[in-house]
Amino acid sequence: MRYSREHKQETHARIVRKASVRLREKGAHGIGVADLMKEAGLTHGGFYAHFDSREALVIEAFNYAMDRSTEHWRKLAEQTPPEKRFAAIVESYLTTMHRDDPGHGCAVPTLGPEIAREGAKARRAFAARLEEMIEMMADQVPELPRKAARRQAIAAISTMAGALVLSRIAGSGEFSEEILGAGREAALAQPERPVGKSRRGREN
Amino acid sequence: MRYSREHKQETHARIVRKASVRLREKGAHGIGVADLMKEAGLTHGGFYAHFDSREALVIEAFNYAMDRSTEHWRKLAEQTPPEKRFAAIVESYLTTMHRDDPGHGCAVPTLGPEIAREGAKARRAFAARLEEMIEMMADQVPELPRKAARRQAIAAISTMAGALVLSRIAGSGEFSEEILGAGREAALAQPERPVGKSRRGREN
DNA sequence: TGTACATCAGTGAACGCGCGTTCACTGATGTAC
DNA sequence: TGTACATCAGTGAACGCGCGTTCACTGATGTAC
Repeated sequence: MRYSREHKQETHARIVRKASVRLREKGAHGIGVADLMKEAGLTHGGFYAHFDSREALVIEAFNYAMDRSTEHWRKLAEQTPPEKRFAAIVESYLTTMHRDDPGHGCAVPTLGPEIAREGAKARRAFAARLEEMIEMMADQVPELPRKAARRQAIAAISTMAGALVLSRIAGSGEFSEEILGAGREAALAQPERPVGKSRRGREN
Repeated sequence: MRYSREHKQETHARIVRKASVRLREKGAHGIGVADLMKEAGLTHGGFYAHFDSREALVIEAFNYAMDRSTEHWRKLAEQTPPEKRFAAIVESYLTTMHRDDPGHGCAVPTLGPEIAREGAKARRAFAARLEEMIEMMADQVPELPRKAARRQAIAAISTMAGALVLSRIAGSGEFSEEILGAGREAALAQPERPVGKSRRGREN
């Protein structure tokens, strides 16, 4: 082979890494193959030596971003006292910094809906990454039974992702801050009777 | 004028209405002008008699969908006893039916991120619709001070929209149901000390 | 070790299709008289 | 009331650009001998 054994994989990884940032910034349809390759310091012609199609790159880039987020949270948890880990993740997520830098942030609030429209096969891969993210988050609630911990993790991730989308729609003013604050509060609130019955239908 | 006074407005409204459904289904970039016009029983050539650009239609369609959601919730609230209204909205939102019919559902979990990438001017219009939706939801928590009611409304909408996105990524199996259930539970849980201090930083 | 050859990641021109947009035209209906 | 004219929502062909994809070629490096 012309280049050292790992050269191609490194290039491939670089394309995915750079594309992952730009796709989170511009959306799954917001940037073309030529520009994505330029990001990686290459020309568009070589693209198909690495990917079957543009869509295949989008899928890889999304998966990469999800892995990075989960990994980032895991590291954040490691350097935080156990009882504060869940809160640390929530609070690092619902910040103006994350809101204003979608390219390096969570892929769910930037690519989630577009990803949800993919075919069944790709969606199964996404669901697996999502599952990992949820498991990671549930690990930060060790005092609850697993099922309840998962429920809290899912609720928190839903609230976090949703609030980030809303705060981005709201822009950068007071309204946007109000959304981030309400999201933090809700994601951090834990059920008072964590092992109790479901509260569906409970009166307000 | 060739047609009766309201004819053009009716056609315009029909295009927006039909486009709103298809755009929620396929995404803001997922369907072309010609197909959108065909949905309304027209050919593509007439498009620019109604809209300055494709983007202008996307914006109108999103706003229309937001109005419809808010209106739908308001009606749902009207025919529900006051103390159950908030729960009725949450429970009608986080259903498999809503998950499986994005075209007639809330625009936030289908178009939210794409909308958040629009220019400042368009985003201000979206933020206004979002504000209306939040106000409507906050109206269903009359027993709380306004600020706390808004906080709860924002948290619920964030959780609802986020959980719907996640459940769509998860597909239609058990995992997806788990997400919907966790979302319902979290959106319905209200803070135990609603008038109390913020819980930011609270330990788990 | 040095030389000839093979490989293949990457280049850049080209293709072709789809899509947003434009435009000359149509024809049904409203208006003027 | 009837007739001629004006209007303009809607038609469909055409344009042109961008973008995903293909392909013949390059040239640096690995391998064989």
